[in-house]
Amino acid sequence: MQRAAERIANDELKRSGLRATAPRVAVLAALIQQDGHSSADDVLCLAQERLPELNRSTVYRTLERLRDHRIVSETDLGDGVRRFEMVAAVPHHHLICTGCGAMIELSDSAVDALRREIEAEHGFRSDIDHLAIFGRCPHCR
Amino acid sequence: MQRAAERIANDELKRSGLRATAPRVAVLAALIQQDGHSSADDVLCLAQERLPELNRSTVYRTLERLRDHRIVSETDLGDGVRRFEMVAAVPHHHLICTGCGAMIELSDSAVDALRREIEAEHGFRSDIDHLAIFGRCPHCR
DNA sequence: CAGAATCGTGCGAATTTTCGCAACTAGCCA
DNA sequence: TGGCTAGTTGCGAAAATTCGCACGATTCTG
Repeated sequence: MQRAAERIANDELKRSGLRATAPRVAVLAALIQQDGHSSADDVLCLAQERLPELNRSTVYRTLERLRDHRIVSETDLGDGVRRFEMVAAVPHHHLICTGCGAMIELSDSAVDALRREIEAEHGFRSDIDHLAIFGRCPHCR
Repeated sequence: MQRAAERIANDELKRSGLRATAPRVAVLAALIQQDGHSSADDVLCLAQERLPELNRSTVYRTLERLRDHRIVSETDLGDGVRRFEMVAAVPHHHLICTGCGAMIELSDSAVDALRREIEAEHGFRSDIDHLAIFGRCPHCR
């Protein structure tokens, strides 16, 4: 299982023109295995099982790098801890209710309209992979 | 000048049903005076001129509270420090180029379409006061 | 008004995130 | 090969942010 994740991680790194060093493979493989919203600490713990000398700073630096290359997305779900996950083939977003904490999934199509308008108006190509929008759900209003 | 800011801060707090304690007034007044993207530390320094015993934790807690009440907005401009500012009468947003760091102002109208679509589709009322969207500007592509 | 419950604060510690530096590696070019 | 350059990492310290606690202030209730 780790083996498969590591192979995928390796391919993904090379595909993006990044050096596939051991720490990077470990970080990305951990992210793939955890397959959800992982905190930096989650990633560190799992990756250290394979690479014990892996340093916390390296995890942060790698996550930042992977984010810049759009391999992973970073989201603040409002609980004071940043979360990371693989960028999905089909991007999705979250509506988060500040009343009850409910998380509603939002498809990308609505966001895509915004993306296109920004491109048309400013020639700016936005990277909106994983938006967290706060507000109030129907129940809590 | 501080006086005016303090009075406005006071009114704003009461209007939102919050207790207008000295620390809160000081924090909000500082935010009003600085009138831009302030870091927590900026706020602390200015507010301490009026209220020297003001504690850092209190600043964070107050900013969080003010954010929840939509009096201030919190934005991560990507430089590793969170920024706070008064919610503008006319909300605005930023496009931030990950290539050259340029910040382009984005009017709210584009975002408002998204806001409306989310409300129509999910009955969810989103609080999108101040969005920071990362991507590449025309120059950097 | 007294007592109880809640709220807000300062303080210090813990946690999360960033930074600077020195060592090591990989690729490149003469 | 040998050295130059840029990239990467571990390490420890610094900075940013959150948390728990105890105390005082405010509000609530009867």
